[in-house]
Amino acid sequence: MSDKAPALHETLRPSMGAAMGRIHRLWRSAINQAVGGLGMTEARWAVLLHLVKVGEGCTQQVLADELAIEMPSLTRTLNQLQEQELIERRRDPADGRVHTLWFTPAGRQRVADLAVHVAKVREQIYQGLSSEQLDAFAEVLLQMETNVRGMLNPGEASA
Amino acid sequence: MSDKAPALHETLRPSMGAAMGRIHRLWRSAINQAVGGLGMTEARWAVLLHLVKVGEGCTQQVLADELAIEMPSLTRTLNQLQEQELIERRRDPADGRVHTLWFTPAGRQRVADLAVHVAKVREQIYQGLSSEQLDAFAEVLLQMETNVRGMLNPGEASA
DNA sequence: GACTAATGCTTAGCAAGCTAATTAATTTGA
DNA sequence: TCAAATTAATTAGCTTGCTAAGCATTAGTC
Repeated sequence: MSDKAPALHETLRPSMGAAMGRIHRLWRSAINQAVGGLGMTEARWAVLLHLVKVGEGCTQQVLADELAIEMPSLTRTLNQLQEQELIERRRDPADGRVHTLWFTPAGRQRVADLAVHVAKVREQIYQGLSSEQLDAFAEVLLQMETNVRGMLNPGEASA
Repeated sequence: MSDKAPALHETLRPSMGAAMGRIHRLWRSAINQAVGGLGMTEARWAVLLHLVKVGEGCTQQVLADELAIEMPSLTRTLNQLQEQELIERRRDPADGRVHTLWFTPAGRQRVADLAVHVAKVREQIYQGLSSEQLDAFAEVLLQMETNVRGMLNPGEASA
């Protein structure tokens, strides 16, 4: 080994994609464990939290894009959330094709409860990591996402 | 906001877990596209490549742990790979419960083919990122994985 | 005004993760 | 030595990602 880092990136680099998948799976398990009592699964709380982010009244297409999942995946999860009376779909009077998405009062409350649990898990996952490290990490994530999206859609310059 | 970076990690930090999931999904799509002609899916090539990593003759339990998936998920994928005659299971004569895992000659060839495609995708995903960035990124990944595994198995100090 | 796209969403069915329960082999211990 | 506990692997069934195909509404073109 050299005197500096023993080529960590050489060791791990081949499998960073797999590592992200692994961490994502483990992270999901951790959150599912934390929010288990609330009738929630990752798909559901992810939708609720992202709906906060993009804002009520958005279309399903916009939300799906934000989540980077396909419409059919979202449709099913929305059905479940609607069944639980946490969200509702309203037809857009201006365009009969689109559904806009809204929280019910219960849904808004649920989001508040979730946020606490999710934040706790987040704190634990970030333990031992500095702001600079997380910042650099986020930057690499962004670059990777851009790269891989470019790979999949060679046509679109900057989607 | 401030004159330096507009708090990238503050913007992205809340959703890094989700970002990793997204990148993992996109990365998987890219590789699936690249190896599409080989009768492969992510689950299958991931198993093959990790079997190289841990070494032939290992048990299913060891491989599942390395992949961070559960045994039933692995069982199914191994069945498919065995059907394709890329791997074989051998009973351990010393312990009738365990199966050890081995490549067939065709399997070994397939791994070589795959490695080329996977490496190409990897190069593209790493575009525009320096060695230092990737190194730091890998370090954070390792720390996160340790943190989240610790969260799930509070008993085991250093699994 | 009507015919043809294009768009937003849904339905249907596959892939691969998970947990819970089962089977078979080994280990433990009375 | 034989019954109970443990372990490796499997089976069954759920969740949620995906693609392909379908339906309804809007937009474009003649």
